[in-house]
Amino acid sequence: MNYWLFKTEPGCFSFEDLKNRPDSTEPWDGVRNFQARNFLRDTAQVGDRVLFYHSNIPEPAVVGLAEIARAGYPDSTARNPHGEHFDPKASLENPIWYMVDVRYSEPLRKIVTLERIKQNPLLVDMPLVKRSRLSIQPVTENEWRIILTMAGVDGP
DNA sequence: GCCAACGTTGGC
DNA sequence: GCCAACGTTGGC
Repeated sequence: MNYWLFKTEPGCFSFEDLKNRPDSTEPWDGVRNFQARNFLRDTAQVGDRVLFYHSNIPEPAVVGLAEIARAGYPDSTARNPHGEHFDPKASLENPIWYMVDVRYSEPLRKIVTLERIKQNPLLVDMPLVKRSRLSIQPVTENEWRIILTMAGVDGP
């Protein structure tokens, strides 16, 4: 069981969008960073918990909870030459890029803004604070608990 | 819209 | 295998 933070631009795909999926799951595709890819391919497991984070907006924040519904599998968008995530080097034998499925879990009573995260001395080691560009980030159990407390959610 | 951070690419 | 150039991310 692992904890994660997944970043998305809400104008592209938001927590509400995930909630409104008919089965509440969505392939998390288009990740094109090797470190993030490795997390998706090698570590993410069904049942892992996910902090859903909205980036690139005036008030970036963790806005909800999700979970991994399917572990890493080849990202087929890499082989679609008409899509924006096309990678000519990807093939069936060597997919290069991977995705997972995420499932909507629950909203937060109160969103946890990046500003509040930065102000909390217990959270300064989060990649979000130090390496903000990584789009798939591991979260420790302790960080998970702290953020859920800040969000007004009971228990991990 | 600016720009710092930083990951990736490609020439050598 | 180094490193400069380049492209992208994302906070502000």
